[in-house]
Amino acid sequence: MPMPNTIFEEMYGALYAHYGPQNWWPGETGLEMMVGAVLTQNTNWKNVDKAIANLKRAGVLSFEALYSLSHDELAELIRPAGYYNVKAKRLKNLLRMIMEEYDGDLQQLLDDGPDSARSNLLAVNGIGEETADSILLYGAGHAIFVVDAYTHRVFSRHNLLEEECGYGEVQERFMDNLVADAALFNEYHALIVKVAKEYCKKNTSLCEQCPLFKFL
DNA sequence: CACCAGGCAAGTA
DNA sequence: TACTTGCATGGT
Repeated sequence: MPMPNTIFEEMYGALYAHYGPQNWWPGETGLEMMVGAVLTQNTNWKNVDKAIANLKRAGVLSFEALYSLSHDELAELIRPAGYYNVKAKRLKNLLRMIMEEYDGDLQQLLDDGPDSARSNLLAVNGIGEETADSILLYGAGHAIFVVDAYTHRVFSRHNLLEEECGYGEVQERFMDNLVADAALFNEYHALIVKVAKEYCKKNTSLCEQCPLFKFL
């Protein structure tokens, strides 16, 4: 079954050829991935890594331990990730939802249907569309495309999206133009982040070194 | 020094 | 509904 030959796929091919696989969230537990998804909200991954290392070192990177920690203890451990008070609350809210809706078993959330899991995630205060979809794609392996600020910036600069497109519209554009495949969506999102950090920052004008230059 | 980072919710008018 | 602001550490 050949893939439809869209510019979205061609751009993916160019990025993959240039950067290779990004291996986002490889071989981590579902819990570690989910915690990372919350901690990385508007935050550099390096800071998140420090926070996760703190949790591991303290031996609290398990559902039970995190659930039992006080707000202040949790906030202190995740401090390097920034917004530590809000993120401590958000993690607690997420754990509580899993306790109530999935019997405290994260695997049940990951095994749940994507629509049901997504609506339960979005009902949690502190979990928005990007965080929910990250968990669904990178944690549960559902073929759901994750949209972020970089995705919007790169593809609107390429005139493949209107500037005013919202999250759902951007996501729909990608999913309408790609074969639904979790492994593809996984790499594509990571590759967009990679290329944007290098060539599509807020004030960097376009340059020929960018692997996407030829698609302009 | 300014600016940014793998967002989200609450407040304001 | 459509902006704006708070949240906060750490790197460039």
